[in-house]
Amino acid sequence: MLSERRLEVLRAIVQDYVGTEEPVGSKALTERHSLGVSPATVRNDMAVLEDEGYIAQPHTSAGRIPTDKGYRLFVDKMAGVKPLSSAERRAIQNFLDGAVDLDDVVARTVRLLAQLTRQVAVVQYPSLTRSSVRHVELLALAPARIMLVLITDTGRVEQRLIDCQAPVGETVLADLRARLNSRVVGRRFADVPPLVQDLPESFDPDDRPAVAGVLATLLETLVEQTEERIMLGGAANLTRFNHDFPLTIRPVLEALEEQMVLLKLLGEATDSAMTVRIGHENFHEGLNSTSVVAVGYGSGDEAVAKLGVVGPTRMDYPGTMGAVRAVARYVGQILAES
Amino acid sequence: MLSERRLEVLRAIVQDYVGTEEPVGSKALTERHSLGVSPATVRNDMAVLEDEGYIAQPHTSAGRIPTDKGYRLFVDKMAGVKPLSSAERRAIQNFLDGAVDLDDVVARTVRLLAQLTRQVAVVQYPSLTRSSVRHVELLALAPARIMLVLITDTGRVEQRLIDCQAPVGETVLADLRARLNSRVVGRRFADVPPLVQDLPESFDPDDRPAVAGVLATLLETLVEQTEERIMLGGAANLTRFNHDFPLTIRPVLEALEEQMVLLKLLGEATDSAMTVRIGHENFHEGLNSTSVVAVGYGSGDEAVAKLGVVGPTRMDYPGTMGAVRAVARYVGQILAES
DNA sequence: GCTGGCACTCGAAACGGCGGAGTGCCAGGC
DNA sequence: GCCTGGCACTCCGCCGTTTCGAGTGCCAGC
Repeated sequence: MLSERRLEVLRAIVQDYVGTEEPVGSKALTERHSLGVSPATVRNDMAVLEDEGYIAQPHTSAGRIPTDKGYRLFVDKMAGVKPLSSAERRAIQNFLDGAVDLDDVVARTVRLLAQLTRQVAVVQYPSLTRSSVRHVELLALAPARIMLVLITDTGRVEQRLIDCQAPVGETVLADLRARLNSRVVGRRFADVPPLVQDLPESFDPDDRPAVAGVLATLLETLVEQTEERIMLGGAANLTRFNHDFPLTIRPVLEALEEQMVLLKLLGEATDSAMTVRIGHENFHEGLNSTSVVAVGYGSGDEAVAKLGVVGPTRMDYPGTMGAVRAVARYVGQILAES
Repeated sequence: MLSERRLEVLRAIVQDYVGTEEPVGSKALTERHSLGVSPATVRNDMAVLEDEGYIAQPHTSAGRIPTDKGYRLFVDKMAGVKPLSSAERRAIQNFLDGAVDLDDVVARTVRLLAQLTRQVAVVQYPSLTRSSVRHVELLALAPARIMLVLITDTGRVEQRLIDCQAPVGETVLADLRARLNSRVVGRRFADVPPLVQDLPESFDPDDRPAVAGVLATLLETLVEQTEERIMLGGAANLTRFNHDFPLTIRPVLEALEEQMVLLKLLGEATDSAMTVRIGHENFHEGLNSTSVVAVGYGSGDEAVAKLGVVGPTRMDYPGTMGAVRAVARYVGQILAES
């Protein structure tokens, strides 16, 4: 177990390194923080911290920088979540309040997060799986062509075209629409399949293929959309990264372009606690020198999706965590209202 | 007017520079191209080309690189559009055929373009303004709450919530839905306003406020959506840029994050001819060392939106133009089918 | 267990010399 | 009149050397 002062030294190192982006030495440390001890003592502490793997030196006789393990300790034990100023909070609310639809909410959220944290922001669209059905609409575009529109309680709209072999009467369609809605409106998405299974049987045999087709498309939409969409913004902030540019930034940009990677980044954990993944804790190579701060958000008490930011491991964790948490809360509110 | 051979020299310089990314000298030129003259002659030609502003030297006694004006001449007079190989074309078709909805079409198109050209791809969503109405749907979510869903012939769906002061009967809603659709289905978006202006008058006075509200929202949706959406991909390809990295890439990334800039980039020209904007021809600072190749695409003979790529001025123009044109054509086909 | 002192290490920046690719110009040839 | 080979010159990029300074580890003393 590390002594109180050694933790303090680690904290100072993290803070200074985050600020200056340069390895920090013992002398500089004592000058900028009032630790009450001399550089020599700090050197001894540093030697211990290095032995334990919390800090490292880029090369012999240079200052120290925190390791992933060092950041982890800092985040777990020492870093609070820095609340935003009331001005910032007002700005968030104003900005999000102007949104006209779900797309707009997500787009604004991404820009907001990126601006606030000066990092790359990632926002997942509210998931269909965990949300519930607000309405199902069926439109006859042509005699044998139906459009299915699915509206969720998070304001998301999905549409699908269905080609039927035979024409479908308007009354049949209206009937199906009514029955379908009476069964599924208000239901969680995952609960829908068993509720509609027997629907075709109650229709005239001639119409059953069409009904079955509609149901199949509906269920398919479910499944397809568990593969969720994500919006990303603030890529220009990547240029704030290290100076050894191309090598650092390239793989990050590449990783960020892959939906799958992004989804995994936000984490599969369902709980709404904030997760911080630091450096190598990210499975994905190329994101080894980045950290991800993510949290769930939702209209009610349960998270329907996640959002977060991706930045260098050398980031201002308390500030970033504060911003992420605040934005998530406000987005949740907005969704609940609409 | 430049002699035939001098044009040939310019072409050779452009091609070599695009390939090697290094200033090209007279000796190297004669070795790699059979111009039939000696380096000394080429030097003379180069001096002339430089006087005319088509090429420049980064510093005295280095090779030459093309200027924006040089690229312009190259594109206008010498560069054909290089058709894709049949294998590439088959790949495009296969890839795009798998799309399930409009979002998916756009997303796939962006990835395809980025991969094909190894540059940043930009695809504009089919515009509401220039497309026509396929269906308008009105749903009563609550007694005094209506959802308006607008479906266009390009498969785009927009939805809006409308709060009415008083409850609206289901029959009234059905009536409005029917009349609205009979008037506007199949109409170009720009033609809609006059067609619905007198609708409220034919309803019971009690219902007129609600009807007016619906119409207002519909027309508003029109206007709002002339501010169009855009999708972007392949940002990682920016790392292929120059070696003097951060300075070059930073402003580009920033510019690409602004919807407005992107929209202007694609060009306001309505015609479907391909536009190539080179270096300083782009109004936007920060895009001064990039070129934009854009073209319209659409389901019919008229363009409903644009797509294109952004890359370094030093790009393979014939190849890029070929890829952009081919992708635009296939996307148009896909849209026409759905 | 903390401190001041000291010798040592090593990277970053500054310096200088060298080589080579490229140029401009000129005199001669087709 | 245009092309060509030759020549002197320029200047960037590379490389080895030197210097400088921040930082370290260790030790003896309080």
